[in-house]
Amino acid sequence: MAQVKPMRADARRNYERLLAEAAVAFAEHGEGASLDDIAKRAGVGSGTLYRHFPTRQALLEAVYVDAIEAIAVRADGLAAELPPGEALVEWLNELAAGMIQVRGLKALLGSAVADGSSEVLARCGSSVKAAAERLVGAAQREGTLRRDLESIEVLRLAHGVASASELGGGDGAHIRRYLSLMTEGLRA
Amino acid sequence: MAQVKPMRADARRNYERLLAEAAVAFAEHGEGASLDDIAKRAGVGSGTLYRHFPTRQALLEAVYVDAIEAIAVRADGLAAELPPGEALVEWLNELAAGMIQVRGLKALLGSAVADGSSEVLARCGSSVKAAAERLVGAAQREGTLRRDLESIEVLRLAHGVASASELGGGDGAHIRRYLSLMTEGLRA
DNA sequence: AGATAAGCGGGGACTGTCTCCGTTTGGCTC
DNA sequence: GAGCCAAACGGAGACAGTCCCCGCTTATCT
Repeated sequence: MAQVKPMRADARRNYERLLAEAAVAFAEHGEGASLDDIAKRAGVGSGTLYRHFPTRQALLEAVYVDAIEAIAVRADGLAAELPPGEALVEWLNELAAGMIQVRGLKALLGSAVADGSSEVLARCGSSVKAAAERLVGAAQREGTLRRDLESIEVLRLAHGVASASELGGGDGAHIRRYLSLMTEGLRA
Repeated sequence: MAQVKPMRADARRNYERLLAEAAVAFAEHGEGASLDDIAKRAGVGSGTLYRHFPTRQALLEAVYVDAIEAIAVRADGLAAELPPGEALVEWLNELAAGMIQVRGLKALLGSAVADGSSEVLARCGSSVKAAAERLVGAAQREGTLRRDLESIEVLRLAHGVASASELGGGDGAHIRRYLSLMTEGLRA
């Protein structure tokens, strides 16, 4: 999984600077932030940016991979301290909240969960899917979740809940409400 | 509601041409279609386009106002031929399907239902809200819908269902599924 | 027909994307 | 260390889109 060939020192340095500046820029101006501007702020030419990250999507992915992995890991933490049904709901709540708070994450997670996506995204999308699978399976075994639900459906619905919540005020104030409306339909 | 001052004949002609070409262009290239290109196709200068429609949003609204009004009207048709609960579900289904099929409509309806929106949009957003209000009220009186639901919440959830459905295949194949998962939670 | 203001249109400034290619530099080998 | 060379850099510039400005045209009224 490591680089086949180790990066040259300057390349690595630029890569890291770009990533750092991109994180700032995306947080500040949303996912539409100017790429040339990110390059400038990182003190490199735009050619360098486009060599490391051929598309905006690629850069977005690189910036948020960590956040996505963290979400997947969080699932196990919740599974350990709560009964399965509650753990699932709580996880979905945090998932949706993350999608709203961190601009760009929603679109990214969307494409990670959708069909055709990039290699790196597919992989960390898999972590999320696997996490969802575990929580869903546990809740179903416990008997608090409909048996006919696929974990991918639950993820898509979480995305939907985030979309719905976004419509009423930018903050995620309504997430729990919409999620509870949702789950009362999900419960077996 | 008519123009305070009747438009000059040429202005009206250009306005209509722009609207027609815009509808084609948005259907063809999505809501990001080039505005200058729309102007060119309509045989007018870009200045003319920007005078009639100061922003992309304004043009989008003008193009889809009719479609939105049609959705609102459809609610009464369904209410007349189906029991309240079914009418609501069917309407939400058509609403979500429309949002997915007609590119741009989802974002537009989203902002219509969200907080601050333009005057024209607010008005036809009101038609939709009023329609939702009637269907929701009827279903609640019938006893097939939770009493604590606000109609605006139902609309937002429909938006969420559309978002969720979009994630699995571009067509609206999954709408009914997600809607049924949703409604089984909504039913009293 | 002539007056007049509403409306037209497209040139051009500006912003952002992305590529190309001459120049620089890190990391070898001797 | 000196020298080599491929990897990596950088920024100029082509291109595409947005949007404004202002001199010109034309519908409408009298």
